[in-house]
Amino acid sequence: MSEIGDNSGSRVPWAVAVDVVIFTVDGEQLFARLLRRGKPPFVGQWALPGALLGDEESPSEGARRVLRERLGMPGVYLEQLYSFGAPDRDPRGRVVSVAYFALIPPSAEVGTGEGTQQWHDVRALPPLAFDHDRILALAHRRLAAKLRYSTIAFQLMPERFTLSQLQSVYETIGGEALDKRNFRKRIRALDCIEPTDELDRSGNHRPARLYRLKVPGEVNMIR
Amino acid sequence: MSEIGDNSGSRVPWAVAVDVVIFTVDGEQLFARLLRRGKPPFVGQWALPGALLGDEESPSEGARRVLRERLGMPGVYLEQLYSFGAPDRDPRGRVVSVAYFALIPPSAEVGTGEGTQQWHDVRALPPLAFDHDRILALAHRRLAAKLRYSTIAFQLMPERFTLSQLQSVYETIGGEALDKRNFRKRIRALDCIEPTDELDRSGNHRPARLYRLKVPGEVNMIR
DNA sequence: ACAAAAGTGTTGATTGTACACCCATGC
DNA sequence: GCATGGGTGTACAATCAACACTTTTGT
Repeated sequence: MSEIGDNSGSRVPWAVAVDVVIFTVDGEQLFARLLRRGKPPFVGQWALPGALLGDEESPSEGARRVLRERLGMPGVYLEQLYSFGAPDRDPRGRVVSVAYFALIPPSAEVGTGEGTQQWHDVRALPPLAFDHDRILALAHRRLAAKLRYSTIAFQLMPERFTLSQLQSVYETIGGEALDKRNFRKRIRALDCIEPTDELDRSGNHRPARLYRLKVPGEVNMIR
Repeated sequence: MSEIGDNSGSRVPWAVAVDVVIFTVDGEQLFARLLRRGKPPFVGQWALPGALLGDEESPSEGARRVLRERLGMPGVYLEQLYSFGAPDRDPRGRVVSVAYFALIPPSAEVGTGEGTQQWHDVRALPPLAFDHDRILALAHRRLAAKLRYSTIAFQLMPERFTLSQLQSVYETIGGEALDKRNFRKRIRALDCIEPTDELDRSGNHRPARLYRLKVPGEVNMIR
């Protein structure tokens, strides 16, 4: 029967980390934010932004801190993904990582991290440090799955957006083309966006109506 | 920029635990396995079975160990649920817990743990130690949600079962009555069970056909 | 006038839901 | 023969999927 006393025999220093998969969509591409490592191990390799948890910090607070420190954007959509704790996942010692994923809108101007951070197209990722490739792949699967039964995609939109932009986000993440009329019918049925009186007049064609969320920040489960 | 070196300032001893919500269904009730605590804190209160992770143990291995040590049943359905790490969740120190949930079939004869363990109807739970009430509530929600889009319910069935028993499991977890004919149609469409040539002859009525899983242990996502 | 994307409804297929009676057994 | 749960099909409603043309702008 294990109790907390039993672990006093542990001579391994334990640490708990958070790693955050930060997604954004731009053009027809889904991007994840990666950080080039400056210290061993995995020097020079790309990794997810992360941090060790502070003594008085919950995992979600740690993830928010990563968003604040790395992007200057604490107030975005954030969701716990999965925890990774294989004994050999960090060569420096025993680190259990609670992984999160975050969604940020495309227009957001984001801190550069002195050029050590970059957006990477998730279809062409470099090799990643630690088990971060598995974490990112899981986040990608979860994001694609949640498109089908939640309104999470709106978290990737700017404040005002056209229905074509929204459809493009769905198509980019889901990886398949959607029918324009059926898509608009579906979105209308969700009843969570409303037209503004503004139009998007970029492009050599008929201007597009701009919409906005009725309740910013809300994510609904469908059905 | 937090790196692993930064945490060397931590004067708090960290530990990582697993807690396992173990469900079974019997009769018309959903039960969770609880353990009466013999040591402080929360002496005498009920808690989820759990353990601190060993130095060479992954979280899932730790959860399997809990199943083996507490129930003598390592080979059941097990899924990571969520991680809980509020700084004050354990009064003894900093413990981050990776929660799992497990499903066991009803006929399974399970170790008693010297009478300190008991099945509890989830609709009438005692107060639980730590944040275990939140963990259990989340596990319950997740289980109910997964009924709708996976074949996870079969993990709660004995090797041979009748369609009425299966329907009763769905009704018990989902909390609502289902139409018998529509239920059978749905299950047949899943194409993952097959009739045996045996009948269940208990009860003063027409015997019921016994079915079994086509691929034992497999859990499919629907759609 | 032409190119380019915006915008808009209808039809048929599929899926889900409601619903009632006969069957085989034990007592 | 009666009580008990086992077992089966059909009709309607709702949802989903396929599909083409007109509109408005910039050049």
